[in-house]
Amino acid sequence: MRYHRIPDETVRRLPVYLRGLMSMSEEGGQQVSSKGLAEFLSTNPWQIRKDFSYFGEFGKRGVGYDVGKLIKQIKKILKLNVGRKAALVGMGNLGAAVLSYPGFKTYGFDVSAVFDINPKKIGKKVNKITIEDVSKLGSLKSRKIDLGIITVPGEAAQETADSLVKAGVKGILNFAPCYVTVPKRVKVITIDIALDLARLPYYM
Amino acid sequence: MRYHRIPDETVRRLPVYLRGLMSMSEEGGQQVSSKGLAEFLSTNPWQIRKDFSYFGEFGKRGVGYDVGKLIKQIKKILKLNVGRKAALVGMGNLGAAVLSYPGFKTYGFDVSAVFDINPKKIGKKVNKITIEDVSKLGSLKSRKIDLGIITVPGEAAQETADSLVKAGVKGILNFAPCYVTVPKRVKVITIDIALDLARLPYYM
DNA sequence: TAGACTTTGTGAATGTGAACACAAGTTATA
DNA sequence: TATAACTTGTGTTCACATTCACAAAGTCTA
Repeated sequence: MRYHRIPDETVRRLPVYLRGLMSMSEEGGQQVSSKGLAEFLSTNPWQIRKDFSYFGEFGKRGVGYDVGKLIKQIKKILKLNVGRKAALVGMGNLGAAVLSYPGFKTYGFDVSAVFDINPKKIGKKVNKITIEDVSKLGSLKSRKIDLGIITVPGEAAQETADSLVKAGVKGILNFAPCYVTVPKRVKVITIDIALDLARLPYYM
Repeated sequence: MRYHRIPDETVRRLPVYLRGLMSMSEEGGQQVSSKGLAEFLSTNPWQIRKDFSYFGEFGKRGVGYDVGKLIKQIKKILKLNVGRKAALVGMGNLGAAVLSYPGFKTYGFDVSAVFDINPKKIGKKVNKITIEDVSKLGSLKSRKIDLGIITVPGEAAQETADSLVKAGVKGILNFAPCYVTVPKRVKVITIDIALDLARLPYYM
């Protein structure tokens, strides 16, 4: 590996490649060329080769890439090869939808705790997980949960983020439509439908 | 306006500015400088000024921008100033969450029809809207609905997209975790949590 | 083995967007 | 009115990302 810095754009594309490769693998594909993968993902071969080249030499000239090996490599790069526990905060409509999302398991995440502030919900079970009082967030550290998922209303998002940070999480997936500020050591990814939505008419 | 091409990145940022400005407006702000807005959104002033400059001169030197006027301008650029009707297909957990999302109204979208394939759900009401059979999608054109929202499982996404295109929609918001291919005249925006999710551990 | 054919990996060229610096316009103050 | 203090709009510079083109390496066939 002779490169020092990995372009952000490359990191952003790796999950796309990973998804495509996993889909190919399910369909029985074992070998793939950059051209084949590019067609599958409607992108271009040189982009794929360049991206992979930042991490080492994964392919075999004249042959292509081994699908299974490539999946493993990308998972390793993205640090998806170790399981992680996640806690979801806010068990409303959105929380329910996120909880039933199969993608978490796919990437090695295990949503193993659910919190809410509403006393009527606390104690009930969803997907075999008992809803806990949001005031008990402090217990996360001892339970080795290092990822937080925020599905509370926008007004409560910052407060929730603060509690999660205090409880020692290293990453936050924020579904509330607002910015949250956290210490630099914590990575936040905000998923805001509105931002994509608002762009749609421009292109329509 | 002396520019010919608007950078994609600028278009992507406009909704961010819009959200920030609307939030400021709610809090009573009437005037804002590029510096003020930049701090509020944790970005930088020159980026904001450059972005705005692609569309004309919105500000007043020495003073700043009029918040209300700017909101109107951005809405106009993004074509959010006209109401649009949308149809949601797939009334599961995800569909329910999306339907209860307040952002649609904020941007002038009115989800006025809901479809599902499950006979048990058809005829029932959600948010005062009667769930219709997915085979009735053809009626969209006569009902002046030109936006489709896909919240069906991945396997059914392409099929649903095809039906929506046939029914004459001009834009599709796709929440299914897969690519859908449509004619060039139709704009699809896919929102895939997994892609963001998979990137999180890399930065954690 | 020789030669045609594939496919990777990567330096170089090209393109695009971000950052900067400053002229030009506006306001405030004395 | 003169001057200092701000703030916008934009030409220029710089950094980063994409695309291209091709050498190097592997495969296949006769």
